[in-house]
Amino acid sequence: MKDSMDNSIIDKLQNFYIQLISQFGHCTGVSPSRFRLLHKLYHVDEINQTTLQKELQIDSAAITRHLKQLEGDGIVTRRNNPDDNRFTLVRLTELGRQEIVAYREEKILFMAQLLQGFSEEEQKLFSHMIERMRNNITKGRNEE
Amino acid sequence: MKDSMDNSIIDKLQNFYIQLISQFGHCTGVSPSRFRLLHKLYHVDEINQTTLQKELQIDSAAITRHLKQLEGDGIVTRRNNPDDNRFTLVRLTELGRQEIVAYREEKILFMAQLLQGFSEEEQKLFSHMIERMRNNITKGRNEE
DNA sequence: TAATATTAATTGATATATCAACGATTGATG
DNA sequence: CATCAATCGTTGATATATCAATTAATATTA
Repeated sequence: MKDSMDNSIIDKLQNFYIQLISQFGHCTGVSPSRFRLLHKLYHVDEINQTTLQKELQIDSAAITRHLKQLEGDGIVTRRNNPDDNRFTLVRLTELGRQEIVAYREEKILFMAQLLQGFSEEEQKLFSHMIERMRNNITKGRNEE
Repeated sequence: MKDSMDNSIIDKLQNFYIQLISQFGHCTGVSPSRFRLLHKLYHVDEINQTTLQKELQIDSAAITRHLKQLEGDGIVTRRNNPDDNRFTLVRLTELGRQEIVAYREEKILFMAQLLQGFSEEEQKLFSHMIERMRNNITKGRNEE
């Protein structure tokens, strides 16, 4: 039982990611899930919850609860799709967009720190590697 | 407000990691935290909880609860350090080691899939990049 | 030695995530 | 048209994570 695969890439990734999330979360004061949710909303005009769920891989119950809370805080609005009342369409309010701009500034600072010493090519290479791995493990499933 | 940094490395990393954890978790049937905990225990003979907490960056309350449960399942044993009764020394049982061997086999399979098409050099490069990023964000803090 | 401070582990309160079950709406089929 | 199936969102039960407060043991210091 030799340690040929210990401190493997998965282990390193996990340790790294935990660190990253912990630091980044403290920067922005927002949990990773919520950050991803807001980030997604920032990039679409209006979107229904199931699409959010699928793209973010967050449980639909969690989606509902996040959005309820965000709606209460005035960050998003929700309305039914008039063409199909099953769908709930979500969009950021102006306030919501403003908040996110602040987060994004934090994020830029954080990324600058994270990527210190990385050339453009290295960054591209890294992104590409992540992409390849993601393809490897999502292979054989329907793409989003 | 241009999208110069959208779909940034952080976003990609998050999306990728969520995927990875989801798939990997389904493979082994163990949560990421618990997996990391067991993995650590596998590599040390005996360790106290605070050290675990610091190295894994898991809350000490979570450590306690995990270990209680694992103890109940016969995966670990706990005893007080005779030299200092504040410390609780944890170690895997034989059963625990056997279980982990099974997880490790799942992990090997999963990693093979994850790293399909990656040469040795690419894997090393990727690890190194992660390491560099980790250093970038842990800079100025006491190392573990 | 007695009083105080520090450290490890635990517990309680709370927040957030997941799974399963449910209700409401729409689509499909006889 | 009526029934059945499928889809979206919500809720409840439960598991797990975090923070703050607590307890027990040890170290420090007057």
